[in-house]
Amino acid sequence: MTDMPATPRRRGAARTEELLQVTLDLAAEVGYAGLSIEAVGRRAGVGKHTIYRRWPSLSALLLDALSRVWTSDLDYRDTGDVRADLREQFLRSGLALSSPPIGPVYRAVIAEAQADSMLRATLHERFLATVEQSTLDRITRAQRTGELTAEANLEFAAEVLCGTLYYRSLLSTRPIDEDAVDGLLDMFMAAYGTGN
Amino acid sequence: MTDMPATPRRRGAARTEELLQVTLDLAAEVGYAGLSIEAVGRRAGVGKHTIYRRWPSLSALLLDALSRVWTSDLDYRDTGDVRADLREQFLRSGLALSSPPIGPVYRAVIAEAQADSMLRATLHERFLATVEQSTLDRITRAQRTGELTAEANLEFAAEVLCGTLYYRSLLSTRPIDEDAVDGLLDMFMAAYGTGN
DNA sequence: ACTCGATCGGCACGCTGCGTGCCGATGCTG
DNA sequence: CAGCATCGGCACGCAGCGTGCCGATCGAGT
Repeated sequence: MTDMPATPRRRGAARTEELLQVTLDLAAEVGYAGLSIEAVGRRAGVGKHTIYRRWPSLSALLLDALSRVWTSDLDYRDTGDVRADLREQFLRSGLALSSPPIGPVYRAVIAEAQADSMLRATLHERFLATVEQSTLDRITRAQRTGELTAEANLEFAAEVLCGTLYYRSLLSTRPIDEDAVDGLLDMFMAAYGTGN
Repeated sequence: MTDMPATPRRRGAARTEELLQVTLDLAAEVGYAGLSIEAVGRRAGVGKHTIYRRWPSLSALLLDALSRVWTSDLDYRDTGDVRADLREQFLRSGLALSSPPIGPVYRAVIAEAQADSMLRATLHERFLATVEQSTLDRITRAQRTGELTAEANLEFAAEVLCGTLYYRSLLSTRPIDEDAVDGLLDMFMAAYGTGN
């Protein structure tokens, strides 16, 4: 009579990994509303301590879960055509932001962040600023190659580009479709493009 | 022995008014974290039914409270200089968005909206789209007077302008200061200004 | 191989807020 | 001044939070 559990219990670092995955699965299935420490624990068959030992709060867990799936695809291609590269990346990011599991987890973090300015700073630092920086890098290269005017203040431009996408996907009810991206890029290129 | 209450009880419409004010006061004092139906009821010396009879949820109450203080100052001036008019309005809105009671209430609504797509639609319709429309009206006039190029797609432009402000004040940790507004307007005018 | 300590799952607690139901009082309307 | 909608107060069951304690389980060091 083997009442060995199918999988042996408790593993330290491996548990951490598993909990992050369970969080993402939960987010994909039930969305933000169903995300709670209790729900993650229940789903993973885990005591709440096992979660609290690793993360001080639900927000911290969500941030780590987000890192797991958001780190890739951050970098822009560089085909030499800055407009095309931005377009491709914006459409890709827009899709990711509106699909599970990234969409629900992002929404959850943003909701929590509204009540917690520390979390807001962390969110900005670990995600938003990183995305802006990656955009800034790409358009700075374009400025060097003469695709963009030398006078352009690219730091603000990167913020405007990314901010508009976040605004549309998280606060507005409109999708990030080709029209939206093209409209945004029309304005950006009209402002700072050299026509090369 | 007059145990008359200082103020006579219960008044129907006047209670509604009072509850909205209490909500704003609470938001200004304790921020989003302290906003709950119970807290508003406690503060107003009111049973929860009195609130639930008027609003189906905390979000609905918050939206109405927001209307009370956000309706004014929505319209742009029209001095004939579109850049100056936008600049003034953006700085005013930016200040309002980051101060009590509007800031905390706005944050609270946005947090709730992340878990409720219906609320997100209502938020967008009653506030975000209204602000965008008002911006669109102003820049459309500027296009007619020749301050902006005829080819500009102003609908997207209005979204980019407003979206950037919301992004900065609600998701970023940066303030909406003169530099930010000037950077945004630099890009907008570089794209669509005629130099008139 | 065996011991010992860290980690584990499970259960319980008190606290807060939600949304609803019921009560007796209060005050406006007719 | 009578009748009734509205009111404040209290209670309920439910859920999640963050913490404390228990005995089981695993794995590191000998």
